[in-house]
Amino acid sequence: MVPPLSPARARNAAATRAAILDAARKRFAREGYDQTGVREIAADAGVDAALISRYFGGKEELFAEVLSCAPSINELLAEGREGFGERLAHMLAVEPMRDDKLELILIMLRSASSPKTAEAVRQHSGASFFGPLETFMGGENAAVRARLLGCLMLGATMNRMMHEDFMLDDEQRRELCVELARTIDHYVSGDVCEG
Amino acid sequence: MVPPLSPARARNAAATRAAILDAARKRFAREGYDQTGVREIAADAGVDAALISRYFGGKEELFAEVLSCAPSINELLAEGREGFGERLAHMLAVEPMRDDKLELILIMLRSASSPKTAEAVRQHSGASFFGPLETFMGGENAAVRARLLGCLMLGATMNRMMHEDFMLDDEQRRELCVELARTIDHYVSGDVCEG
DNA sequence: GGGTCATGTCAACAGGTGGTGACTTCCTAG
DNA sequence: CTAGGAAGTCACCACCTGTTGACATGACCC
Repeated sequence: MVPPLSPARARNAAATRAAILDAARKRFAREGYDQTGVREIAADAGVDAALISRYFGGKEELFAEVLSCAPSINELLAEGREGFGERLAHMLAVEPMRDDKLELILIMLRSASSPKTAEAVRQHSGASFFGPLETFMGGENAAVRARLLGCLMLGATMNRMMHEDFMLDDEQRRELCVELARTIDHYVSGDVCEG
Repeated sequence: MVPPLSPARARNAAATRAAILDAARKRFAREGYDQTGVREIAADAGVDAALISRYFGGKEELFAEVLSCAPSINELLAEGREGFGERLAHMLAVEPMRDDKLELILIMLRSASSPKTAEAVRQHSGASFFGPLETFMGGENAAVRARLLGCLMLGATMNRMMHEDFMLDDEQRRELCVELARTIDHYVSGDVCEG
């Protein structure tokens, strides 16, 4: 009489896999690898936990696949260099933290210390974070400047994970944003203050 | 005939507590809260795991006490402002990572995502990291500049946890160090490039 | 020397984890 | 219509973790 409980996805393996992947990505970004249980992921995806092992081989392989198809930071860089520092600084320091925009960074930060994921995070941070960043930078010493910007982004996000408001009032956070934007643009442009 | 196996600390409650605390601090800095088991801590300290619950109430309380008596970053700041940027940048970017010098930062970074420790880390990062940093900064906007420097320190350390060598060669790492030192000094002094 | 309490040891428990295999259900090809 | 296989469900296992209580042992005071 009642329709089957969740007929939204009726016996479609591809869709189920995608749903698991999607749920896992969000969970891993919000809670990190250790804090996320396969039963929670499965519940979010509306499937049975056993399917995770069946479809991906296990939690660890699922994480690796999440990293593989997680968005790189390209969309952050897509808007080009005009006002880049200000935009990025604003996102890092004053906009409410959004899981989706910082997803890759959050996944890396929250799972970097778990031995089972450390290696995957290490490799992926090179390929999907510093790599695109370096390309975006361009010019002389792009690699070095990409690391500098990377430090700032990771540090700001980490900081923000602990204190959403940086323990600052609005006015101070605006000042922080301004100076952050300056440093970012400085790194991107490759200028130096003196000489 | 054989002397008792580890007579180094013969039924001394205070010394045992201290040994546990010491072992826990190192473990938490190297592995983080989740990855550290009470049995490992106890083994390092040469005691039985049950004593952790007996002496501290539990793993969680042990972590809180570790934070309480962990070194603040004052010793990093103790050498004064002369050449501060260069010293700090060198430590962050080129010196081999030393657990002891960065202990507080590592504990915070590696345990920030564990729900049981997040609150303690949050509070302690304010009191023992940004607080001293702000005091050290001094002058106008000390709070804001302390956050900027904090971002750089946390980001660089996080980065380094993933890639000890920043994925850079020696020459590049020297350049990174130079620019890092410049930014640090810039934040500490409160100067701005233009205007 | 004997009693007493702090100190340390040990084994076991309860909770939670990821993983596995047998079973059911549904779709579809022939 | 039916056989077969894919998709999903369920119960269970083995493992690990922090914690607890009962027990042994040492030191110290009378």
